[in-house]
Amino acid sequence: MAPQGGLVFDALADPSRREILLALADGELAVGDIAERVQGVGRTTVSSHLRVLRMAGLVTERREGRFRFYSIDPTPASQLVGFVAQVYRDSLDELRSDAGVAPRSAEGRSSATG
Amino acid sequence: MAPQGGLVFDALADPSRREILLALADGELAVGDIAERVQGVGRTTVSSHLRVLRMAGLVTERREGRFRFYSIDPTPASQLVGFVAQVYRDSLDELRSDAGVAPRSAEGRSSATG
DNA sequence: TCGATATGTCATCATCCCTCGACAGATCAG
DNA sequence: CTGATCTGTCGAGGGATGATGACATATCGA
Repeated sequence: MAPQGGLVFDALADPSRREILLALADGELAVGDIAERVQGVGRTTVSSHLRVLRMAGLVTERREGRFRFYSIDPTPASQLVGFVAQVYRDSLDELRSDAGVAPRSAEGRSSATG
Repeated sequence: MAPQGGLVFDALADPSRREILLALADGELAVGDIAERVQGVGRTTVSSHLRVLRMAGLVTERREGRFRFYSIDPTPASQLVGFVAQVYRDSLDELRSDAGVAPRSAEGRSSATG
């Protein structure tokens, strides 16, 4: 089993990590700022979560002095969208009305998890 | 509103459950047929996974005699798409080219984690 | 140089969960 | 009714994982 495949889904399984991703959606943040926004966990826990997100390719790191700024990496998004498209390809009409997206052409792309 | 936020992401974290969802994308299946397609786990494990998927609202159940046919429920898909849209709203161009979808309008509000 | 700041890593502990066998309930065939 | 089939649930066991404090590394300021 390809170890790379499930890393993204494993990373998204934790609510703190999803909270980190939503915080980074507003732009890059230093680790300290992230730890302040994520409630209920300490700084080292946030650091561990950032490691998981980095392993999954969901975030990228930029070093500047003592700080490390994290930001969203759009690369694995296609894996998520691809999986949703594969599972829900027969229900795209309802997806459109709920999420505000429309199919570009009649045929659908595949290749998501392997 | 969605009663539980993280159930969908937790359900997607397990590779066997993702395999089940992909099998159901072809149409409804009985539990026995699902257990035959999912490699590496026994029947009771598949039954447990189906319970998790049912709790998360990802699948629906239809009873017919001794059989129970499971099929994809498109309802929680909007939660997945909504989360992806929130996290990657600044990278939608790359998403379009990778997944074959296009935004319908400029704005799109949704709640992902609750 | 020395201290403060910012962050990662490690060991530990508690908890969660995946997996399985055994059993139970329901339904069909004879 | 009797047996076979289909599926869910329960309890146990083993491995994975999240949270934390102590420590290490690197950088900035005086």
